[in-house]
Amino acid sequence: MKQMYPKNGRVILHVDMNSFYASVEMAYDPELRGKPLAIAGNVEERRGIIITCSYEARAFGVKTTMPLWEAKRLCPQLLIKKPNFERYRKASLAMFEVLRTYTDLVEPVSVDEGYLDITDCYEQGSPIDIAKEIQDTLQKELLLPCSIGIAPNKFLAKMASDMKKPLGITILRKRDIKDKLWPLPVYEMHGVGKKTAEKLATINIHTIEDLAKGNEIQLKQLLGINGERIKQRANGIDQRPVDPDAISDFKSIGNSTTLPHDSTDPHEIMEVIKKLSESVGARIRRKDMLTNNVQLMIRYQDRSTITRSKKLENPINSDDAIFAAAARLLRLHWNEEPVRLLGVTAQELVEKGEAVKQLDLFSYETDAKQEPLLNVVEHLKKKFGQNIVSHGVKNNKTTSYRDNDHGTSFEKDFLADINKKDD
DNA sequence: TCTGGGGTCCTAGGACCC
DNA sequence: TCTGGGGTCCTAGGACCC
Repeated sequence: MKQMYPKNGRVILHVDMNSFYASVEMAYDPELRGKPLAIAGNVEERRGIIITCSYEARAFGVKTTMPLWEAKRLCPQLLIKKPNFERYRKASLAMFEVLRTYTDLVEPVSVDEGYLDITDCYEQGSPIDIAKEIQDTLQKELLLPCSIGIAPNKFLAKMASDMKKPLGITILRKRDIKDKLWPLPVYEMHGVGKKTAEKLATINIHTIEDLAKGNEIQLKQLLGINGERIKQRANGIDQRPVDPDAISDFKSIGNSTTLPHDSTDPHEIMEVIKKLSESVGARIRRKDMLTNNVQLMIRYQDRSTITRSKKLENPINSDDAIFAAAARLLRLHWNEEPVRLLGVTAQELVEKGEAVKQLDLFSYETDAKQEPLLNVVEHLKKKFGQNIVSHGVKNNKTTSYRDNDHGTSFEKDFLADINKKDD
């Protein structure tokens, strides 16, 4: 049954940490406090950019994604630190612990922001009291400043937390939409980026109010399903629940890196892909997962980027198998132009337990202990002949196998097939 | 001296099946 | 011999967010 909400609706908070990485560094090192500080990647190399910066740095015009050299030009006394992700992860955990003391309905969105559904927390105080207390606690106990939005849904809460930074608390009720939300340019809306704003401009939509009153059919034609969605949002409608588990079901895990210099050296490129494969492998193994699809990303000198992926016959998680898949994609698709960036991503992740459940269906007659699936091809060869070269698993019971005579795959009901041949 | 690295969701076309 | 319409899977790319 659908959850019922009180007549006056839900109360959602969006907690957004202010310049999170920089604030964490300041919390660790008092020397940094009150100074223009930037966190930047690739500090010693040519491609360093600003990842985050303190408000003191922002006063000089320093901004996220700005090249380091430009930031230094704007603010010569800028302090620069390399990111310490382990430190940020710990601070993030501590922050979410604080949030969970109010309710279990906490949905982390990223390391530094999350939603809370405090509809049922009225005994702990008014929404604004709770927001103030959260803000004070994070500031006093962790030395981390945040902004909080209070609203009847996630979209409005997110927009609200953006309205006062740093250390703001903003309430955005339905009745405030007209005055507080509608005057904003449409590109300030969460979910509307540069491209969408450009498209909207072609039908004379410039503010959130224009969008809220826009022609539905026209919007759908221009932007597909997203057109309908952003119009709803502009009108303050958003039914998405706060889902504490949303972040735990990963869809993909990947690593990428910009090379120190553009390269055409196959050995050098393969070495990088090997390193990336190893780090991706380690990450999925740590989560007890396997991948069914490996993607290789290549960015060339001119920043044009291609992605090439391959669905695998069997789920894998070893460094070697991931590397083999990524290396194959490179061999097939690299055009030998100088490479600027390489990325390896594991897609279609499954939990090991789930994968094993699928494998069990097929391992009944094999003697495999560790990776029963690898023996299924052998098993098939015995049953159907030596031409079988590979197979796949689907829906727990259907599989395809590929045979050398035809070079194509035939989908069969695998178990039915086995049983037939067994007769 | 331009522009990192981690993700999610959506779209669209072709292959293939019924 | 010419042929529809519905559906799924796979692949590639685009838009967006932090």
